[in-house]
Amino acid sequence: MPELPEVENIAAGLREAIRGEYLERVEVRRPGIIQGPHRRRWRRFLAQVAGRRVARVTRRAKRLIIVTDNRLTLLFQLGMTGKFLLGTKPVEADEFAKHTHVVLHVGDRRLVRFIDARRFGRLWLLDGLDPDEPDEAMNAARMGPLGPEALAMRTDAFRRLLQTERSVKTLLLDQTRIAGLGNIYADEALFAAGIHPTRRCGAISDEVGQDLLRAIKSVLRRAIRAGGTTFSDYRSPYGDMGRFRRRLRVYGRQGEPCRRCGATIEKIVVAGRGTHFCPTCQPVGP
DNA sequence: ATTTCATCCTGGAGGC
DNA sequence: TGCCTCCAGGATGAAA
Repeated sequence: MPELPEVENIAAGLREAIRGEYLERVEVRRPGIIQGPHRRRWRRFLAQVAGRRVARVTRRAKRLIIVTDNRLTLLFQLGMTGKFLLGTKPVEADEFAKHTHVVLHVGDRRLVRFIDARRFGRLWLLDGLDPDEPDEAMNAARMGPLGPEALAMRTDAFRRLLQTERSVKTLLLDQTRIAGLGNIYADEALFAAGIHPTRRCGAISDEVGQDLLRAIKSVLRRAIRAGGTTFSDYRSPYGDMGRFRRRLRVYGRQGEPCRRCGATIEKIVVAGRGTHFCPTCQPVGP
């Protein structure tokens, strides 16, 4: 599932590949994924995009943002299985054809394909987006409000976030409070900080809370450096798998021994999500 | 206001 | 082998 490190990696790959290039045409094969104020006028919007250069490729939370030189924006939410693939072959030539919902036709006959088997992904068409302050345009388009970027979260702000009785895992997945974590990195960060996922936020001491914030940033940075985590679907725009999977300590390891203490990793449901933890390294109590 | 829960969607896994 | 059921989960909007 594309979380912050995967989208960061996608943004870096696409930036390298298409920044400064002409977007000759944006082909939408499944208009149903289009959202935003231009939803009903998407053809007209994309006609304004055609022939412009890609000025910027960036990321906010788990959203990928492509801005043209006339300040029109394609904003992708990747959902569960959304990915981008660079190539030159015709779309129909491979097994992803039926799940290719958008194709960016770049100069030199190159293609950037947005592929999403499970179809939770969405494309927002926005105008007036300032790449340095993207939230304003997102709010204007009535997208859900986002909390601060996890990697930019300040210690005092995080301390205030923990003033609630929700379970800590629920908080970490709440994009309106802290943006970028998904199921994999929430579980990994809680393991690294030694906190049980059902722990009430308010029961976490300041000191342990700061450990948690450090763990969040550390696991995200290490995952970015490893090119993200490929559990099943994720690939970089060049088709590469993420290398962080073999570094996972708890996610997907239920029934296997903890790499720190040897206890058996357990899996429960928290906030409606599969949740993995070590019962010894992450005790329930204070 | 805050928090939980069903919903969307399809490929893959597991049961019989 | 084949058919059926269930599960994964990010974000959203309704419900509690």
